[in-house]
Amino acid sequence: MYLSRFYLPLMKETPADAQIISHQLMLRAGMIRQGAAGIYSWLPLGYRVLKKIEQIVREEQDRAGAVEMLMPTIQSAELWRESGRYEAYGKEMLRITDRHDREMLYGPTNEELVTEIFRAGTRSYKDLPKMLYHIQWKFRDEIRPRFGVMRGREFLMKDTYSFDLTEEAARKSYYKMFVAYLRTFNRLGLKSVPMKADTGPIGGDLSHEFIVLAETGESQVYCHRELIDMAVPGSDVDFDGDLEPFVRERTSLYAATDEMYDEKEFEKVPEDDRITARGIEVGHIFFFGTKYSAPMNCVVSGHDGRNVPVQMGSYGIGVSRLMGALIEAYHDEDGCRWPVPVAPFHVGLINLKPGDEESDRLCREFYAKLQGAGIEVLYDDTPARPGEKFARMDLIGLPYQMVVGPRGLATGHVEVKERHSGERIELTPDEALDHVTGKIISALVPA
RNA sequence: CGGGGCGUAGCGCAGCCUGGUAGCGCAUCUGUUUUGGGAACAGAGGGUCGCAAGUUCGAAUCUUGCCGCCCCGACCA
Repeated sequence: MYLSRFYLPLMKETPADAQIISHQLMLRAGMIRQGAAGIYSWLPLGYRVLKKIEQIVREEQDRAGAVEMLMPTIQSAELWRESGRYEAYGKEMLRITDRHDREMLYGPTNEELVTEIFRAGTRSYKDLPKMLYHIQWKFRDEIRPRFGVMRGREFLMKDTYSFDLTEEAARKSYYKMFVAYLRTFNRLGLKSVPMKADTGPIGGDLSHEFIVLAETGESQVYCHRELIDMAVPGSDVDFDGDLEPFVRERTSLYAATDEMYDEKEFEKVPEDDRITARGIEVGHIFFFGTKYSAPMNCVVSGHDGRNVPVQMGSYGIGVSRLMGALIEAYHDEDGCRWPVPVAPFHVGLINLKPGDEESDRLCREFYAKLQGAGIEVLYDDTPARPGEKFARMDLIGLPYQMVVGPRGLATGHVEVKERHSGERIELTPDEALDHVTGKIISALVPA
């Protein structure tokens, strides 16, 4: 992409409304624009990141055996009356009336709808287990939206629903999602810690929040130090095999958010290993048994021919919120520092002097070769001054910058800057190309 | 929903108390000089002062109502 064609409205000054770094940088780097409280447009740069996050989430869901579908944003109130949640949900649910005075709602979640879909198409235990998911916009009319996309009213969420015959089988589905989540956040470049969450009236041990540690997190969290750098299952993990060891490894050490915090239990952790921090909830997995299947009559014939309600669980990832979490985790005073897998472009190619024949020629050559290697390039071909170009590229935070200009070319060199470390090296054009290509390609292969 | 704050040019703000027909910095446009980490000079364009009503000869400024946004709290499968 040529910068001269791209739409990238940057701001030098920080808008007064934005309180936290991720919100400030998303506005300054031209990634989002607020439409109303907690509602944002995704501008081209931000949308590219959102799609990358979404795609990684999708790949890991598919790997775990979940099946993608798409349910609508608008739902009928009728279904929610079946489950009893239409009244229970309260004002957080945005209620809409259509021209025929039918009661509708903008979905805050999809348990009812997916249960209806599943009951309509499933008769026998032989059709189980199944996991269905979709990635769709949700709306929750939060009393007070804040922190930009971290706590918006409209947000993009991946939600998976599992259907099993027995609680024991449901546990296996739960473990699949547990492992998929570890892999997903790891691929995004985030260190996540699963923490015990409130299971509500169902009870049991099957609810976890996945927390990314960050100073600006909304929840106070407590955990054992070893959880933070624990290696995640590799891409060769067998989702049909026994996943319990992975789960046990992660859940045997203490980790809890504020609401589940137990001081006495935490004090059993050796003092040096106790970590008290702030965290951002990026995922939540939950087993809820027959909470919806029973009232909504989502049943299958069991081995004995009798109908039994299916055992269900739901598993959410806040896709749009993750973007905020990523910036909170990866930024410095100059701007964003995107990890390669989610970067809006991989390389920022800076032509310091458009119009200079040799600079133009080499930039065009770099651009073609990088694109040919499957690398996404944002080529700054604008006539702006060098200082502005550098500052701009630092702000939007592409992982690598290649700087081409007459001064370097006089000695046959170009500069390569790694945004994350800030390291700058002088290389010949061929070396620079190999260096950058190699780094990016290897960073794109999922572990 | 309770408490607080704010709404003046694309962004950041001053002016309001003490009414007199709108200003600063950045950004934008033109020209000249510059040119490797957010240039300098000269000039230019851009605002129904959130909306409505009221007071007044006259309202960005005073009064009332409404709308919107932000912060703290409560809330957050």
